[in-house]
Amino acid sequence: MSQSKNKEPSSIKGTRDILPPESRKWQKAERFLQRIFESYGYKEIRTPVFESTELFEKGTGETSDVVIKEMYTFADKGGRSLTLRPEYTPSIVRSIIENRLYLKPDLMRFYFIGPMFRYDKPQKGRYRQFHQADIEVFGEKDPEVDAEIVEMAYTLLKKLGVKNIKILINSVGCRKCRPEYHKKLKTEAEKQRARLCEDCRRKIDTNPLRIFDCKKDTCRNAALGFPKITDFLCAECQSHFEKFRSLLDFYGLKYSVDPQLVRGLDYYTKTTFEITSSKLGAQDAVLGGGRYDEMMKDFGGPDICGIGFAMGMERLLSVMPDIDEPEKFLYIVHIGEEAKKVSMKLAQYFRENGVECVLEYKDRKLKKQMSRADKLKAAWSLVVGEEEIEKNKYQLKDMRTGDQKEVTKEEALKRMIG
RNA sequence: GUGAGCGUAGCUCAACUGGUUAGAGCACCGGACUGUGGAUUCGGAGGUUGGGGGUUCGAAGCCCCUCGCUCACCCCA
Repeated sequence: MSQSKNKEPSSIKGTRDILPPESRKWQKAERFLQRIFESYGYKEIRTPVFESTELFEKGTGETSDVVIKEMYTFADKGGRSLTLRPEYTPSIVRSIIENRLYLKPDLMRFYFIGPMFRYDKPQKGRYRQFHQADIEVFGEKDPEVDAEIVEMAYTLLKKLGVKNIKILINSVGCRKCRPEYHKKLKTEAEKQRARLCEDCRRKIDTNPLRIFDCKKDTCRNAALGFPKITDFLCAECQSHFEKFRSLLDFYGLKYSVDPQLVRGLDYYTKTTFEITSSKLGAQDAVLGGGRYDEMMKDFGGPDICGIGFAMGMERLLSVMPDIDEPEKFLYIVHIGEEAKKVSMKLAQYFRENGVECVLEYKDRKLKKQMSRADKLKAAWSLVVGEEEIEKNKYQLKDMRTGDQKEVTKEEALKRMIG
């Protein structure tokens, strides 16, 4: 399995480099999200990129597609089975239990932005290494949090200028009411077996809820008569869902109830939601999440409920309008060896005082250096030559207006900062 | 994992039905211009046509394999 000698190295399928002009956009989005999250009381939590495989099998769920076919699992040299995290929630839950965070008086509101890994076939808006911004709240069982989270998600997308967004919500019930619904749905689907396509027939046993997703007309028509989860909720889930909806109204948010909104992770209870943008293509969810009241307990921790969402950064970025801010740096043009030295000192001075400052050390002609400053879109250029060194005054040029002034370094600084 | 479409210079694309040494624009580097950018002009560099095999006198174009990209299914952010 040796590679041919002269083959260029390349990135792994489903991964990609985020290069300079784009990386700026990422930084901006990340900073923006941090600000918003923190304004709602969330604090950053960082956990390792890999965990024991078992954590995801138990947390994400052994019957979920993510666990069955999408995990990057490997054995380390000690023979432990490890997995690159495919999602974040189980890691946070693990950390809360392990660090006994529930015994502290602090809010249990956490956010995180970082890479996730899923062995999926790449396509639009889907990568093997992708990034999520994730928020989770623990210990708040009332629907007020559900609504606040959706409100936050909607608000931040709006503020980022994302257009054509839609809020979809549903309730998937709890361990009391869902099994009954499941049984009912199965029997109904079984009755319609003859009308369903091959895929859907298989789904009757594996995941009958997914029949709702089928695009074939016959299946759609057959599914029309199927029972809806929302008609089977127990009293508690029913009232939670109703309160949740009325609170969304209270926030003035438009949403649609989508009884087919079944998220692919096994752990959800009660509220699930998704925000979509029609600009994304087939993978139109910018973010998705829901409530998972049993996970902590299932992990052997205290009986503390949780709710949160994950937002796809790649998807977010692709529907965010670019706001290209002009560059704000100084390009120092130097002529001759002595000037180069003086320029280096000047650069030090400007940088110390908070001005982004660039100089290229090649011995290029003045004209060439000016041309470089222009190409790099410098906001200012500063010419340093023999005359300037003698006078201790330099030619500062505003590259946008073309205005040029002879100034001391202090004056130059003032002009650039002020 | 399944299916479809596409791979020619850094980018966007040419190359008549298989026919000499694979071209152009933009971008890059340099000169014209010896202390002032964006314009013009001249030149330079840049390719094993994704890779491998086959058919042919001859392949960027046809056939097979492979890799990658794109889109869709499954599923998800």
